Amino acid sequence: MPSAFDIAARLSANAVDSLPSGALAETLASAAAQGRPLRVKLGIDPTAPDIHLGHAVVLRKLREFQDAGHLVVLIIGDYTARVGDPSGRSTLRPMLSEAEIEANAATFQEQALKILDESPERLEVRRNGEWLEMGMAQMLALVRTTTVAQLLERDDFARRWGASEPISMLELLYPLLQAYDSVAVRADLELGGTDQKFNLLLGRDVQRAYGQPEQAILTVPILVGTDGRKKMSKSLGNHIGVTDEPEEMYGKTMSIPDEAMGEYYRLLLGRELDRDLPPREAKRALAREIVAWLHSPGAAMEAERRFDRVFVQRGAPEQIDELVFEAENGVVHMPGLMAEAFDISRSEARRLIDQGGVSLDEQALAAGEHDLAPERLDGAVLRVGKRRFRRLRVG
RNA sequence: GGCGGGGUUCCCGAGCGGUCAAAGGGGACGCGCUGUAAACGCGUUGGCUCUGCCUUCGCAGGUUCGAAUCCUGCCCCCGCCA
Repeated sequence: MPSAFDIAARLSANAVDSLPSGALAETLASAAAQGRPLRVKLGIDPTAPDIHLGHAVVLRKLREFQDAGHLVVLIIGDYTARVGDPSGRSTLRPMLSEAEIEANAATFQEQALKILDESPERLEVRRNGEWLEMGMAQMLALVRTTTVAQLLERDDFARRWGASEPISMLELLYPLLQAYDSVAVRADLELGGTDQKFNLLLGRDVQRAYGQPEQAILTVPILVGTDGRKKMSKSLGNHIGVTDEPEEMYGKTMSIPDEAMGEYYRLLLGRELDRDLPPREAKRALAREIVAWLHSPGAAMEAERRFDRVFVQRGAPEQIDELVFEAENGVVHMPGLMAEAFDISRSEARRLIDQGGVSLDEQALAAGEHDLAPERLDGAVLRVGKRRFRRLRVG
């Protein structure tokens, strides 16, 4: 039987911070002594409708706790989403409507289950609207636990305060609400990205103020996005969604910079990148495994095959959406056709043609070739850029 | 309440009353190179019936032959002082 210390060491592998030091082992030991599982909290705000690989890092860690017999309390921040977490942001985030939040919350939960064990004794899903919908008296009691000076300790607040940049009351309140979530679910441990460190720690102070044992905290690294520069986030458009189609997931993974591979291997697959492998092979393996994990091994092989066909051999995919069009006066106006097919403006379509980015059956159109004879188009494969295809058919 | 700063094309940001669809950077896209990597090079980046026309510079008016640039009113944002 491994000691609580050993278990703690194993569970905190890959974590950036496990605070206070030794707290995780103690918490594990005391829960074990009481014969109960740990209540491991994770809060996610449904501000964007999809879970991506960035979320997957912490979800994987939660899964490890579940597999070790503990209970994950997943909090869907339907209420806090209205506030907008300012962590690491220099600008305010727009508030979402209730309908949007509700829709996102449902999707979130469903997607998180791709990674978490959903058996009832391993997972408890809550909405923080359950307890944050409180009266003024309760609100004041919560606010009383913390001073402004404490909140201004947080890096980004400190920076903005120093630079005379705006800090909204809403933002300031956010950490308190998140902390109160810990009180509401009696969390033993809370996980989060490194950008959450302050908020997680504040949870301890607030729990103490409410006479509860303080949670331990564990932070995991933030996964970099497909651009290899900024953290993965839907709003930055550098994300890989856990429900992305296999081909898309594979392709997006292939597009990450080599430098990001090590991180992806470690945080998503839980092992080290083999530096002896040629980068291209290592990335293919990475892409395959990610798809295999979130879809299936079969889907991964299929995705790779299709990817190779289109991007390595530069061929057309097997399945292409068909576009039926009418020819008027014996000519087809390509910009109009493309605008319809790819939801771009005619001007943009014209530019693409003139830049040699448009081809018919792999034969690039020349600049100015905007009007073509329908015979030349019927049955041909229209390719725009590297990845947009349409099979043409005269209607 | 007082004082000051600001709202420009996806983002940041420049912008003498005309030569501004509006500098520059970022991002994105296309082409080349290639491993849908990076780096690099070239190009594009409001719309259209495209050698021209139309719509954009917070909103509404006004001055002017002509305004993103001047005036008036309004809306919004930010900081400082109290």
